[in-house]
Amino acid sequence: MAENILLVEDEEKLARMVEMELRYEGYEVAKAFDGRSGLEQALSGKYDLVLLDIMLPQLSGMEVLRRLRRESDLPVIMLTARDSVIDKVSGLDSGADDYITKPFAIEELLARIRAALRKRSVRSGKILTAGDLVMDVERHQVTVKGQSVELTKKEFDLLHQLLENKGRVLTREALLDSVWGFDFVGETNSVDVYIRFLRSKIDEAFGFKLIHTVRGVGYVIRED
Amino acid sequence: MAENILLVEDEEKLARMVEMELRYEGYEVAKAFDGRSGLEQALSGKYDLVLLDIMLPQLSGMEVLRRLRRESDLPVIMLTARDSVIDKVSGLDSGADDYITKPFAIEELLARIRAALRKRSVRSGKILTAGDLVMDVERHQVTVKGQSVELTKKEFDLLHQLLENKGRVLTREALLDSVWGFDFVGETNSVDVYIRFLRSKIDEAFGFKLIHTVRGVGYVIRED
DNA sequence: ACCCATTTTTAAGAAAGCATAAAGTACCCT
DNA sequence: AGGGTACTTTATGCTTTCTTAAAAATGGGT
Repeated sequence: MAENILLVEDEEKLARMVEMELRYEGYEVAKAFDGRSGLEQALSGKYDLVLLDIMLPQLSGMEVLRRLRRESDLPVIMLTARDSVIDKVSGLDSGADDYITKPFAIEELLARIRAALRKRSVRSGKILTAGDLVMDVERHQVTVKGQSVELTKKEFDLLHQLLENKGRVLTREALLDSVWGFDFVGETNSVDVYIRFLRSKIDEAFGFKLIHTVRGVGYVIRED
Repeated sequence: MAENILLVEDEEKLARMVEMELRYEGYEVAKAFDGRSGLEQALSGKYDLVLLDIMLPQLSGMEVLRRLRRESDLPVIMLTARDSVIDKVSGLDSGADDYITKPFAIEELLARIRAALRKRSVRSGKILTAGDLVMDVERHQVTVKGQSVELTKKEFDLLHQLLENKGRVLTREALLDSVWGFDFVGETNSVDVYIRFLRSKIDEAFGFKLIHTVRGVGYVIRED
């Protein structure tokens, strides 16, 4: 589930360069070369973040931002020319999440993208539940019947994944992908072992059964 | 409670003119005619905003800004000569809130002053607490059980960030972004070290535990 | 009921993450 | 210039977490 980035930039050479770097980092990238189509695509709901040049044909970046902000709070990072300082100020005022002046080091751009995406993911601080179990994602806290349960990072991530897919059976492979990362090599029974850890801290400790094994398929959380 | 504005400007004629206009608008105004005394007054804590000329005897405006920013987040609007674009850029980069080029219309200056003061009043005027700890953001002061705790700027900013997100776990990267800035390069454990400083000044000195480590994730302030 | 594939459990070594002290650097003040 | 303060980096030991592997248990098909 790579993040989708929309790049709105009319200088094709720069756009191609940035696109390449972003893809290399594992992002999905779409491009628009003018303000009008950029706005249109940004509103499509397909993207997680927009990189928006200020100087654009058809509709200026500022204008795109202003219109976008009427309907969406999609994260936007403005790309501004070196000496157009005024843009910086008014851009942030009209709702950009960040700005970066051209020419920029790609590393800095990447850092800002990460920060903007992180900010968004915090925004949607959600609570997941299953029976008596409550997970507060941003607080990184899990309670059962009001009582706090201490989980390590892997345990937490695994439980998180299962809760996000409550009722759906997840294969070991799918869990490895999402919790351990796709670049995991070789045979391992880590998932099984961590399921065991979770069961002993949750199911056994509180005397019910949330985590079910589906033989030959995988694991699932069911609240019954 | 009129806002106090410090005007640092060596052209006396201009200074007198601006002072008159500001007073007419209901602001309290103090003046300084060189960088050194300007910096000194700015640091006194009496002012809500500084108008800072770039060209100053003794200590340039840029230098004043730089030193001021080491200890304070007081809003600063730079006054720059017509075409000194370089100054504009590096001024904002080094932490000015806005700039205006001379000669300027007084109405524009007033608008920017209002904007800067508004921005500040949104960001602060706030008291943050966690257990027995109280942070007065504006006064840049922290007390525990009524007893004042001396913190350096970085320590303060880090604690501030943690308090603003009390209960939410913040990653090292997020803290680096918000406290140290994006342009931080390379590997560093500065966050860890500053957490240690805070712990020794707060948790250890007063015998409780506010700052918690969430292994594999980051740090969080929890008051329980 | 028995067997085999699958899953669970256990345990121990490896690795990662963290805390801390101390050295190093930059910068200002006098 | 020298001392002081704030900040950053480096190094080290320790603790927790993760991984692996192998033994024990379980379940379902025949």
